[in-house]
Amino acid sequence: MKIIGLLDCDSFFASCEKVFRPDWANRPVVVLSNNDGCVVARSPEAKALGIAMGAPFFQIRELARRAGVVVRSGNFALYGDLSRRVVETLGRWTPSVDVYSIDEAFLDLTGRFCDSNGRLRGSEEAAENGGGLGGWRGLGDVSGGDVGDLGRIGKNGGLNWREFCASDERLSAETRREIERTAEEIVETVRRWTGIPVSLGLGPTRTLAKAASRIAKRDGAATGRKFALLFNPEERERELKRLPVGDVWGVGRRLLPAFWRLGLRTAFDLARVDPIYMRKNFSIVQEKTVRELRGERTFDSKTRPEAQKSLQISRSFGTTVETLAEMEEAVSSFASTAAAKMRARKIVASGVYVYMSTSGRDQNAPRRNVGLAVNFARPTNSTPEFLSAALRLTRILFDPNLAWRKAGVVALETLDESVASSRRFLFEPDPERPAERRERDRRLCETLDKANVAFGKNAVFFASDGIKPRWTPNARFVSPSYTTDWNALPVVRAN
DNA sequence: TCTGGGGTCCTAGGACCC
DNA sequence: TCTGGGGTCCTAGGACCC
Repeated sequence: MKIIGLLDCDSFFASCEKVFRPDWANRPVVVLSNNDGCVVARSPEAKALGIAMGAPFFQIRELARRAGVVVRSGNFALYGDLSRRVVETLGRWTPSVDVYSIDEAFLDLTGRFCDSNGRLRGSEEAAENGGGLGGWRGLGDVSGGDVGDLGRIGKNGGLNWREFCASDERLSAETRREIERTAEEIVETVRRWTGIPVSLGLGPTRTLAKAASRIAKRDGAATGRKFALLFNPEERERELKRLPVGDVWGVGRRLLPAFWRLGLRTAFDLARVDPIYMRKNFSIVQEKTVRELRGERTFDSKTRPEAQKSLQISRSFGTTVETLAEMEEAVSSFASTAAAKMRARKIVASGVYVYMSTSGRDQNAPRRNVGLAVNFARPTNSTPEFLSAALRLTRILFDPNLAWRKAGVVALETLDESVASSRRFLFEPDPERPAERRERDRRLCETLDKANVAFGKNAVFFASDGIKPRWTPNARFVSPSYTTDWNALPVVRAN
């Protein structure tokens, strides 16, 4: 059995905003998406006011004002840096940290609890302790009674406990206590070192670790215990019965109604469904979810992370864009950003896709959503080449009779620079970009990147990006970039 | 006139995640 | 007046091949 942890930062963006403002410690704080559009993070105090995730800002503005809510525009440079600090801290407990998103990471802690043979210390096989059914007495209910005939979904009919519980292995009481001590230490250390409050869920699979972290968040506020374990069968049954099926990782808003129609209300109900039935009636993804809930690992950490396949930069405009010149500036700056990001990640793109759209919510104005792609003669991450292709597409797509609200640039079929250069011979020579021109472009980009590191973001840029664009997204409540901008360093004054 | 079985590749659309 | 942005994976169906 593996010991998998999922560490999840509490109300991450809102917590980041509080780190450098201790005076906001107990105040409601919300963070807005780009363009100050809607709420993407809420501190616990803001949640208590009933402010919903994703709520449009203009709808809650009045409530926020009355209740004294601190409103912030998204400051993603700050959040990215604090996220990095959290992940770095986690390295103290295991080298196996798999960053899942800006505010979540999976940890494989198995090694800390193994003996020299690589087996969990003090673990017991159920078969060796008298059948091991003692802790699983509740299973008498499974094939009927309180949960109806769920166990018969799928041709295999009712489940026996062995099928439900993929592993007979149990943690010894001693190992369990050790895991709890470690969990507490991780949560406490991350909070002290980074200022970010976190919750930690632990279980034998990623899906169970995720479920455990939901439970830790749900109960943490009341109990003060910021971690939860889902290992032994009896605690899995008890806790999964208390977890709504919609809270399971992989069950979204479209799947939920279908699951309800099947009578699946809780994570426990889902765990009891025949996996083959799930594959036939849904897909392999849902089959895996069921297996994971049973303790069988199907979502594995990748030893070598897959290469990223695409990269996109898009923004909603702070105002409508109605002239080609402005649209060119917007697309140009997105393309510049995308190319610079690719260079930073050492990837190249095989093509570029440009799209633009109107509001889509205005009943009276025409709705339009257009996009177009083009392939490069050979994969590239050079800004001049990216720019000229993106601008060509923009001129084809743009319609001056519409009020555009959003645009984006996507780098298509990205691959590692090293992979691309090893496949060089596969590509035709590009008559428009002979070798000497490509070399000149490469040196230009290198210089550009160096200057922008040394003198700050956008210290040097292409004129086509525009100098003072009208369309820049709204960001009216932005906090200082305390940790990524020398000019924004917090100052401590002694009296 | 009859019309199998197996495979690949591509795309659009749908679902999920945070 | 005002409603993010950035990703991944899977499936079905069509075109095409032998």
